[in-house]
Amino acid sequence: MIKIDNTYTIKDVAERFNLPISTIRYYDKQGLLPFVAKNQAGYREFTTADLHLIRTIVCLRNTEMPLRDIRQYINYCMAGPKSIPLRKALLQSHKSRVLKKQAKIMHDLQEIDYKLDRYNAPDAAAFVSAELQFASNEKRAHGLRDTFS
Amino acid sequence: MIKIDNTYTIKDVAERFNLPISTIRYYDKQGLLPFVAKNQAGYREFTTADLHLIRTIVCLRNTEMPLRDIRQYINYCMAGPKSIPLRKALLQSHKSRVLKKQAKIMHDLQEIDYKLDRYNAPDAAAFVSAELQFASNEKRAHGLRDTFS
DNA sequence: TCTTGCCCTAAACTATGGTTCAGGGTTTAT
DNA sequence: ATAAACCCTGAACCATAGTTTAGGGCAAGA
Repeated sequence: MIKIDNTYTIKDVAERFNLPISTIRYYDKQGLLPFVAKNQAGYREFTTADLHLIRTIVCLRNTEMPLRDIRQYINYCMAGPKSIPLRKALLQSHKSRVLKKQAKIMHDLQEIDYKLDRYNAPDAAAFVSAELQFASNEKRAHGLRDTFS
Repeated sequence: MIKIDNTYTIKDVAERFNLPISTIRYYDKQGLLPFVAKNQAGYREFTTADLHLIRTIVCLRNTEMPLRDIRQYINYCMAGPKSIPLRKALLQSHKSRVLKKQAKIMHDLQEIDYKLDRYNAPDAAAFVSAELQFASNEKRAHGLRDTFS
């Protein structure tokens, strides 16, 4: 008899998704894996459908969705097709948040790039020294301890 | 006598950068603000140069640099022009990490988009139902409790 | 002067997302 | 049949990044 598809141990899953076993247990405890069944020995036994759901969880996690929201999403998935509008809303708002954050990060990264450019300029040392000197003077001009120098 | 430039209270700084005062105090305690001087009363008194540095800190923080690394960077800034190579290295490697992470997030976001597309398809409900049915069958095929349904 | 608003510190508390450990059963290969 | 390799739970522990609270001093306007 040929086994078309198997079940997977927690170790298999950990390796497949490159997650620590402890994280999988933790996710289960947090209610992210309500679909995982246990065998007679009390061992978690993962099916291929489980793997698909875990892939989704990992994907959401990689995009920094909070575990609370992932749990919510999974609960929607368990609830059948009537939850499709809720799933869409959840994923959409997540996507928007992610894109907004990406944009903000790109913006702040530009400022960092600007600093890098300055450090790469031939007169970088002089510029940096002048800044430091200015900061120093400013402190003394205000009767403050000169924390620069 | 005309005051060309002023100093700023912690509240001023908090408002300018839209940070809670408690966070500024926390950053100071974590060694991110070694440049901030205190007046006779023990109050922090911020200069314009301080504000520039804080802007940089906020920028690094917005791009998720760990406080530990920001402290390092600020310490380099206090150390004068000889630390320019170190500053460059730190900012460069930070930038690379950020870009790499951005790329990964965009990739995972595509998977989420794929899910959204499916939910938006006319046959979404049927598809979702079929998936659930499959998952159900799979559980029973392996003699596991049917966690779906 | 005295009240209101602002400032300070230290220490405790919170949230999030895990990891590690102790103690104990199961399965597999030899 | 026994050791090595796995699996389990619960509870403690950890890191990161703050926030809150308690207790007290300083400053500015009425």
